[in-house]
Amino acid sequence: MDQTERIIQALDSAGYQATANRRLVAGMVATSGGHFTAADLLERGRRERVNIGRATVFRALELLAELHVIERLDLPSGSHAYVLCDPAEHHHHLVCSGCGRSEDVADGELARLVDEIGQRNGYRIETHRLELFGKCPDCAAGTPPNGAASKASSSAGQRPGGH
Amino acid sequence: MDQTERIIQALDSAGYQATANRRLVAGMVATSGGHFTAADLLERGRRERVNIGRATVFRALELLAELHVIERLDLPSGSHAYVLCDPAEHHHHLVCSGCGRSEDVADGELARLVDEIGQRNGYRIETHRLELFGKCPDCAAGTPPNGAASKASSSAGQRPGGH
DNA sequence: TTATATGCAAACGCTTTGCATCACG
DNA sequence: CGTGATGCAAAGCGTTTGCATATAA
Repeated sequence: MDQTERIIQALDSAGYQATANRRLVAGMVATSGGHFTAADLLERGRRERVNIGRATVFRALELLAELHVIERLDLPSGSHAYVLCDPAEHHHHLVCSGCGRSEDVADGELARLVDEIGQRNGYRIETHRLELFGKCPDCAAGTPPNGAASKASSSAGQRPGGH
Repeated sequence: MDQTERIIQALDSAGYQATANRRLVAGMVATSGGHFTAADLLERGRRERVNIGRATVFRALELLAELHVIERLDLPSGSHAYVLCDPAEHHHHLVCSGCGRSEDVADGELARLVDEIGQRNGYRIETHRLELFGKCPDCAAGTPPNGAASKASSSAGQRPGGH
C-alpha cells in the first residue's frame, strides 16, 4: 500500500540506511504520480524548503535504480526520467505524454516475438526494451489530472480506489 | 550498395546543400558498420586529419536524423548513439552489444501487441519504441568483425538475465 | 551578392566527484 | 569510534549557441 514505505523497506533490506534524506526522496518518488527527473526532485525540494543537496538526490536515485525500485526511461525527447515501478518482474512502461503518468506493462507475448526476431537474424538476444508513449484516459479526455507534467500528488501511486 | 550516395541524395532532395563536410559525414556514417556517436565521428575525423568542427558534426547528425536517414538510439548505458537506417518504414533496431552492428527490424506483429496494450490500459498510444540488444552471429561465435573492437564498449556490462 | 554552412570557443544542462563534515550504528 | 551519508562546489561530459568568416547558389 504505502509506496513510500515500500521504498524505504527496499533500502533497508538491502542494507542501506534509510536516512532522512532518502526517506524524503522516497516520499517524492512515491507521490510523483508519473515520471520525474532529478531536476524535478531538486526543484520540488527547493520549493518545499527542504534542505537536500544535488548530489544526494542523484545518489539516491542511482541507489533506487540499482534496487529496481525505480527505472530510468529515455523519453522521446532524449532526456532521462525515472518512474517508480515494481521491482519483481520484467516489464515495460506505458507513459502518458500528457501528464507523465506511467503504467507497468507485463512483457507477455513480447518475449516470444523478441525471440523470433533474434532467431530470424541469428542474434543471441540479451535484453530488450519496449517503451510506449501515448495519452492516458484522462489526458485523452481533455481532463489531465492536476499538476500535469512532473508535479502531481496523489498519495497512493497509480491505484485509484485501492483495495 | 552506395549508402553514401543515398544519404547525399536525401540531403539534396530535401533541399539541403551536399557540402564537402556533409559528404564527409555521410561517408563516415555509411561506413560506420554499426552505431556511432558524435564523438566517434569527431575522433575519426581527427584521426583521418580532415578538418571538421564539432558543431558541424552535431548539426549534420541532427539534419540526417531529421531526414530519417539515421536514427538515435538510447543504449542501455544511457548514452546516445546513431544508426544508419532505412527512412521508408517504421521499424526498430537490433543492436549487437559486441560490435555495435545494427539491423533494422520490421514492426510486424508488434503493432498488434502495442495496440492491445493500449486498449487494455485505456491509453491512446502515439508512439512506441522497441530496442533489442544482443550478440550478432559473429560476436556470438567469438569472431567479431574487424574494426569493431571497442565499438560497443559503452553498451557492454549488460545483465543478460536481468530486469 | 545573398543565403547557407562552417569553425571556434564560450555557454549550457545534466551528472559526477573530491573532500571536509556530519549522522548513524 | 568507524563507516556510511551529506553538502557544497568544482570538475566533467556531451551538446548547443553566438558570431564572424567562408562558401555555395
